[in-house]
Amino acid sequence: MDRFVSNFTLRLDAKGRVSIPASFRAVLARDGHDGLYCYPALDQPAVDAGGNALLAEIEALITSYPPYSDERDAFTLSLYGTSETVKLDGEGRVILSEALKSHAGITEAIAFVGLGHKFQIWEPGRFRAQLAEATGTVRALKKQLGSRVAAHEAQKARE
Amino acid sequence: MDRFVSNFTLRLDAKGRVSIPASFRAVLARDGHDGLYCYPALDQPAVDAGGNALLAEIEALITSYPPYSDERDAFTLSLYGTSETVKLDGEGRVILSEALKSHAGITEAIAFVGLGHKFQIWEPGRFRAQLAEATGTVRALKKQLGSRVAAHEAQKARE
DNA sequence: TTGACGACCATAAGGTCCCATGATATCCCA
DNA sequence: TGGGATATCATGGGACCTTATGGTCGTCAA
Repeated sequence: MDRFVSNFTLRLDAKGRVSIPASFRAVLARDGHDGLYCYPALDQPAVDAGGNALLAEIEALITSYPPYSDERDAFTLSLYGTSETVKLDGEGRVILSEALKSHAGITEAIAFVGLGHKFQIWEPGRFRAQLAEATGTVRALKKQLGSRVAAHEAQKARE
Repeated sequence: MDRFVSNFTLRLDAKGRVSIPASFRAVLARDGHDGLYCYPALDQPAVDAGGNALLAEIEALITSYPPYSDERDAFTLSLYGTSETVKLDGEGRVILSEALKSHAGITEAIAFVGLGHKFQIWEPGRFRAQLAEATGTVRALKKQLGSRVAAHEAQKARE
């Protein structure tokens, strides 16, 4: 498996540690990144996390703007400036910085959510809400899709 | 890790010393530069700092202009002329010159901000403001990017 | 002498490593 | 196919090391 999928909810222990789900660790190991690269998500109360694949994406985004441009500086500051590389301990646990936890509103448990090339870290309650909302959106889109296809079929039948 | 990421806020002690964050020191050590190369940022109230990677960038920028050109002279003067190489003490601390501190408005604490190949030194309050602004810019740019891609996809679908 | 500066030592907090445990999942073999 | 052996996983706790930060002492120069 080379993608982050599924979601897991795990608790923080007394020292503020959380285990990264084993299946996520396997993906990280495969992409050859020890430690976890993470940063606060831009427009969600969550933390984006991943390995080299995510780093490469960020770097591509930044270098798509000309060197020394204001846009590039803004990206560099807000992405590199707020990123962290968190070390895993021998058991595959991490300690998130206060900055990351407070951005996501995390206190005692974490929902890990696989998103393919990266995963997100949510406060479990907020994640459920976000998921419900996303599910609604997807349902609506699927309906649209269905009618569009139906129309297309009808069109073809007419020919 | 081979690049500067994340941000740390550390205090100056009574003698004006600050610890360079350990993870930054590790990057400097890796790029084989003892001492810290720094100069006032051109268009921000901050100090740019780094090792050989930063030096190389500066040199590339300067040599991109023809020798004896006004532009080259200007860059040479304002970059090399204001640069300093600060040395680290046994505990990884530095003492910044008055010139650098006053350019950044630093009095009692410093925000170290990783920007990949270099890092910046800010007065913590100013850094927070700058980060908020940059994050706003990035959000807007990312939205543009999203709609641009969407438009592109729609265009392709129409074909 | 005095004041600035550099080398060295001290310390508390927090991070890291290592080992232990219960629970669950997986495997293997009858 | 069933059921026990084994491996894996999440979680807990203690020992130790690193880090940031403070201070002391000597040295060199003004």
